Amino acid sequence: MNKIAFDTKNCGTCPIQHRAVCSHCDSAELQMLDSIKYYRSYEAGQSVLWAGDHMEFVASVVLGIASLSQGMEDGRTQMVGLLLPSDFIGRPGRNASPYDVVAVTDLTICCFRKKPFEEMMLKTPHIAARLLEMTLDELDSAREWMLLLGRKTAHEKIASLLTILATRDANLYKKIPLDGMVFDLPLTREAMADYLGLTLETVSRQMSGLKKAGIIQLEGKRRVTIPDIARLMAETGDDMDGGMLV
Amino acid sequence: MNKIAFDTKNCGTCPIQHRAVCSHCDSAELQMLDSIKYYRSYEAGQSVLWAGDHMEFVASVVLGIASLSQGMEDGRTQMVGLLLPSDFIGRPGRNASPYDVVAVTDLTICCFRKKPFEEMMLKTPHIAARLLEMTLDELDSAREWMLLLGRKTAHEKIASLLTILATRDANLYKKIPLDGMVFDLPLTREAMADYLGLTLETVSRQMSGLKKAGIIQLEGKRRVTIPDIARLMAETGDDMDGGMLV
DNA sequence: CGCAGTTTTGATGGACCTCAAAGACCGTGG
DNA sequence: CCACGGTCTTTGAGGTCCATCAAAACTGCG
Repeated sequence: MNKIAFDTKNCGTCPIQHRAVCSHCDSAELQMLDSIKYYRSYEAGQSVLWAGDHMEFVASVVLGIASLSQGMEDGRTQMVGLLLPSDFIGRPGRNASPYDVVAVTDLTICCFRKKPFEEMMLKTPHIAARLLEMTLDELDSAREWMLLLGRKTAHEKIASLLTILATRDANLYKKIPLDGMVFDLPLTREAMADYLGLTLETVSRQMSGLKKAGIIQLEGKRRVTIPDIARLMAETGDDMDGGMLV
Repeated sequence: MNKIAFDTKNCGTCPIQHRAVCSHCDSAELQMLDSIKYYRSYEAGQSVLWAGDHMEFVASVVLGIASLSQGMEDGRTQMVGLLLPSDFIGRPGRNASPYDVVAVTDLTICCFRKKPFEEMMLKTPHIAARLLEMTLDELDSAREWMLLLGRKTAHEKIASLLTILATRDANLYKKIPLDGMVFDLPLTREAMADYLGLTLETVSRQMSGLKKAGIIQLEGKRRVTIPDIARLMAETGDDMDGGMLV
């Protein structure tokens, strides 16, 4: 299902070992975590958790992407987070997920049984400290996204999303963000719309617009080429230099 | 400036002692905090911090309300948080504020010198643990707001904001949210617009609409009466029962 | 009273949503 | 190999909600 292999018996081979919630742990702590952890995999599109579900675990995303969504009764939904490798799922001290969690791509997560994890948190400040760091980063991302949702035009929203996805993809493969970047969209038009607070038709139209303007090239539905990243970034409405957390 | 008085020499008289970042601290820890803290006050409208400013402190809101805002170069701004008494300003390990912080009402904050506060955090898990709790709560609030910004109509946005403000006000004065609630809007129409991702004209029109529909009554610009809170909540688009964090 | 800041109200246009249908892509099975 | 259906995407036409521009009304204050 997932391409990248790693030895689930050995955290030293784990691809997210340096950024996950366990990244500050010493080997004794890792050993304790090891005794309460297990892996789960999901195929693209599968649901990991429904809003209101009881959670018996918290988890780290190891491979793939998951989405966090909130819905209204009438069917409107808003994605409130994209969880990438090393991101954390769940909240210590809470039993039910307030959000729907869905595997956007094929997904592997590293689960920790909740009760013992919470007990460990009290004893090992390393975990709590790292979780605080990660939560503060997520809060910054959420606020960045509030600006996008509240004030950006559809055009700027699409450009912003593409910029983020392209940059992330480049980082993932340790490439320097260069001209002629190529990557595969992990999101359907509908998922993009849910994330951006738009309809899928508007997303499609804006994508076509960017294509016609020569700012992006599309190959099939998913493959995107960005001949000039600066040109795309100029469409985001953002300051050229600063910002762009996430 | 602020009505409620408390003895700044004695944390036992502090109105936010049970909810602030210091709420889990024992008396020895409070004493340490006491040695690195000082108070500041601002009048309504004054700026506390500009985005990019160097911060020599972190702080707790004691009295009044502050706003966190993000701006784009062309002048568009989006409020990304409303800080109420007990809420925390600043981030350990970061030197510059990424947001504008403005006193919405007259405001008093309890500042801790950043360097020693960060050192204390490493030693006293009580502080870090409470800050983690508070940050997770803020993250939930931010995500709730993302749903509002991305998917709610202007009408629903206004109803949601009024519901939240009314409920908070009732809590603050330990009243049970009842029919015939009366409170003063702490926000100008422009601030409401910035928070809701609307223009001030749209805010004004929607307020007039709710008034004409008899769902709210307005006295002067700021005083709001809500004869039937359930009727207002029915306009928010939310599930009647759950949700409504914050 | 007169002035500045805030709020309300009006008129207009445009960005985006809604409804609708056709087209592209992909796996399955004949 | 191609036909077929299902899913995802594109494109079109029309309508609506909200932003924009503009001006008047209200509030508080010297």
